[in-house]
Amino acid sequence: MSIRNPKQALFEQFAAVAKGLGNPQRLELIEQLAQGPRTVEALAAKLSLPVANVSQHLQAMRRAGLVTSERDGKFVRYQLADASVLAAFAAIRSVAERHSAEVERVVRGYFDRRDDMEPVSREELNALISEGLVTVIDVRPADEFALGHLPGALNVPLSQLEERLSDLQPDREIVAYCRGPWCVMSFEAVALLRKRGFQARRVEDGLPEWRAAGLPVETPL
Amino acid sequence: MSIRNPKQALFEQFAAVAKGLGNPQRLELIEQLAQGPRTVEALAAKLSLPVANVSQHLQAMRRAGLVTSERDGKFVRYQLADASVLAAFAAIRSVAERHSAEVERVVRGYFDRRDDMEPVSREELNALISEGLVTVIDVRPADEFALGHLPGALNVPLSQLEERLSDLQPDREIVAYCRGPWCVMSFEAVALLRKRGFQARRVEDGLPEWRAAGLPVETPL
DNA sequence: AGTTAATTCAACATAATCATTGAATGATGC
DNA sequence: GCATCATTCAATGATTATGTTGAATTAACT
Repeated sequence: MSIRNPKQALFEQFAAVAKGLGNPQRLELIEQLAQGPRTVEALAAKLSLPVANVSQHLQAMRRAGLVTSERDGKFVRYQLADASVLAAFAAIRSVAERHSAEVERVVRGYFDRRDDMEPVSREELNALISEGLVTVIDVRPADEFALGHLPGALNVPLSQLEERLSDLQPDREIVAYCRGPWCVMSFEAVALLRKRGFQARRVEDGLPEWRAAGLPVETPL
Repeated sequence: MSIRNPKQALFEQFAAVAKGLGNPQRLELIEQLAQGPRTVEALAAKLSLPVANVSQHLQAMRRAGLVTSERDGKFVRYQLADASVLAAFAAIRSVAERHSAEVERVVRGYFDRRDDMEPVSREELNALISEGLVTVIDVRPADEFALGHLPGALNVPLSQLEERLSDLQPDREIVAYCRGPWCVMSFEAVALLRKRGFQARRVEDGLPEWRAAGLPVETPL
């Protein structure tokens, strides 16, 4: 171990946190954990990765101070260490958004008709919900919905949207949301709904941001 | 390059940004560049690093979208890509600070009750061991114990202490040690033992200091 | 106590990152 | 053109990250 001055030690700590974020799988884990605490097994299933691999990533993230774990019966439940982790993720995302032509290209694929895809802001949606003017659908899988969702939201996982169109009132505007600003499910949901003649928009970000902003969340149990 | 869906491509971009921040030297470069544009040479002088090394770091950061460069006469001047880079740096730092603050808080919590925790000095413990008056337990994990420990010490990793209390004689004083003066495991061990009615103290420091003082160490093999 | 299931560990192969060296490039000024 | 200097490139070796496999732990249940 080499001799380090305090400043170098400090920067090594910072770098360790950044390294913890420096892997696409780990970022996906963070996106999942932003929805709520998860077991290793559940995360491995979500990402379609070997359990041991996920376990190692989670331990690396725990060493970096990004997540915490606690035993719950025969499971170990991981969760984000605190809100600053999501803030760091958002900051990273922001840098990528501004400077990556690749990101731009991918996003533009969904935003082709950008004018039509103008998102609803959190504040605007909160007002619309209070006045009962819109149908809010949560297009995430049912397990994520069960752990918390927007007040009054209807869970229609993207995979089932097509079959469940009849559950939706055709004369009300529909607002769709999913995991976060880069979650593509809400883009696809809005695209599908419009193709079927619905008036639909997406929320500018997802449940984690909504929760972080202190807006009301329905959490069963 | 493997086939990626749009989501994976996005997360790889985000991860690339985080990787660009995942090195202490690069973070120091960002700190310097936060003051204003700098040439490669100036940065190399500031960090006392080879110019070629700094040049490579800067190029890596440019690929990640963290900095931009422009030629200025015979110099190349680098600068931060935009304010979002500093925001990301601050977010990373915030995670690290909360993480280490947590550690600091825990340690301080143990040291606050110092009076109750009067430690045994090395010399005193050496005498107690010679006279066979105490049970010495090593609360480090088994692998560390295997590489050397105090003479006659019993390895009871902190995580197993609760279940192995029956291994300990209730009428003998117990002395616990671990890695060093800042290792909290022996604090926790003593706290637990006292709660269960044992007379217990901790050693003022750990095995490395014991060994450095020239006192006897049992090393298997 | 033994069994089962979830998680972690250990060991390995592969790949990426890092610092160092010396040579190559590109712009400047004589 | 030619020399000079800042920067970049290329090659090397050392270190660290990554994913895979199967075994070892751990806690709950019988």
